[in-house]
Amino acid sequence: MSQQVTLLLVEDDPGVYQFLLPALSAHGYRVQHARDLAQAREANGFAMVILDLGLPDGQGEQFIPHLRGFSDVPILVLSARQDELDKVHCLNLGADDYLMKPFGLQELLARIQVALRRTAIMQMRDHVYQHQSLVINRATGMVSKQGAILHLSPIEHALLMLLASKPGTIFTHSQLLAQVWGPDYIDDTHYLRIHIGRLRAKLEDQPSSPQTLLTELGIGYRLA
Amino acid sequence: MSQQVTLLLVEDDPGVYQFLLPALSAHGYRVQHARDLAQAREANGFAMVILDLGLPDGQGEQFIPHLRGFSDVPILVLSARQDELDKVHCLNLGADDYLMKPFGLQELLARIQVALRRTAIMQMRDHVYQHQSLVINRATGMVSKQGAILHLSPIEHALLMLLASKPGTIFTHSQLLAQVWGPDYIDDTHYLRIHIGRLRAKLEDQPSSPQTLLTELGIGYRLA
DNA sequence: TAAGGGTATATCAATCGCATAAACAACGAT
DNA sequence: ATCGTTGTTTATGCGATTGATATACCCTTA
Repeated sequence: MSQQVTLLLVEDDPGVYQFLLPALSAHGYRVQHARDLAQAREANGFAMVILDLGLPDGQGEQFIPHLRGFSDVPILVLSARQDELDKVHCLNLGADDYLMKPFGLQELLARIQVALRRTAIMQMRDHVYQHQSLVINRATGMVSKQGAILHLSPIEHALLMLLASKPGTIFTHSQLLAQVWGPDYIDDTHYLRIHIGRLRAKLEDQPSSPQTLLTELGIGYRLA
Repeated sequence: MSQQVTLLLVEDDPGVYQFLLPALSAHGYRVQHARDLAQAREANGFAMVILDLGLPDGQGEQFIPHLRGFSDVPILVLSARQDELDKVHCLNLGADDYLMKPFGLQELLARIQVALRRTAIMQMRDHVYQHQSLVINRATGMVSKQGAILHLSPIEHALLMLLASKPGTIFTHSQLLAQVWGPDYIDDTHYLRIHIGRLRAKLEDQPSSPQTLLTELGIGYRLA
């Protein structure tokens, strides 16, 4: 495992965290430890959460919607409760997994891997767009065609990154103008036309009949 | 109803699938059913897999790396085996979840939701309208028929998106005219007729007897 | 069955939106 | 300081879209 991943462990029971903290560290994770919801709410910078439901200052499940309000990081719930309704409740609130005590360390580690793997897959998917010989890497901001790196102007770059953020989705003229130029430019459609034209000159094989950067007449533009 | 999500259920035990097939259908999923690995390998077009480990023609877990060779769809494993090593093995092979028999239907449904939520398919669900071979994706603004993308004019596009925002609901003439053309046009019903006609020419198989874009005589129009 | 309100389709000209070119100013890099 | 790049403005040709007119259609009711 290359770089360290930080987990947030929300757990008040010393019997559990005195066992988990060294075990997780030994398997290459950095761990932030919160003993109650107040501490948990102040934490940040973690890649996923391991949440015990039985906390001193309130029901641990309150933390799930709170976190979901601003974050999509995976949440793995630990609980001694056997009731199916508890599981369903937590999962519906936005948790990603629910593990009943007593659990095996190997299973916990495997389920942590699953959650991290899923988000890694999602991020890979979201960050690279490919169509024909054109490759757009939104993570690095690199655009290449037939292996050769294309140099784009700032506006061309901003336009293309925006379009590549949701390939296939139609962006209206006003959306593009507001995002790239600013809210005051939403009526200057001709700017858009010119810069779309310049983009096409760089990344289309035949700029006169675009295959990748497509016009939606009267509406806007989209990537194939 | 919006677009159905298709699940692949790999299960040979009649006692299980005779219970699961109707239950999953009742909760809005389309289900492909494979009784063994050979059938499972031939399936396609599913959004996630529910995989029973005890199959007649081999260990079910063989299917996990096979599928992972070309697909990232979520895999939820069902098994009667209680051994932690089995769980860890499957999860490390690429499964996303592991549910032990006997399990509750509500928990299974919740865990299916979690998996679909993670792959963002759930988000598409409410934004996609499907009827026969016509698919309207309101998130991307794309309209396709039998897989081929339809090109719509701005007015056609606005009309259809409005109708698709509440499929089944009747939109009155004045509502449609006010939304698409503007408040000053609420009496120009003939505009509506012309553009509804043009829409039908593009998206109905037999425009003379519409199956999707329906007339409510004297009131307005609606999607089937 | 005939009348009438409401609806569908065809055709066509005017208009609108798009792509492109050219010209120019502003800016940064060498 | 000069060159090259980038952002903006203006003008023009072209094709798609639209709205108007005219005609044909269908369902309901008397």
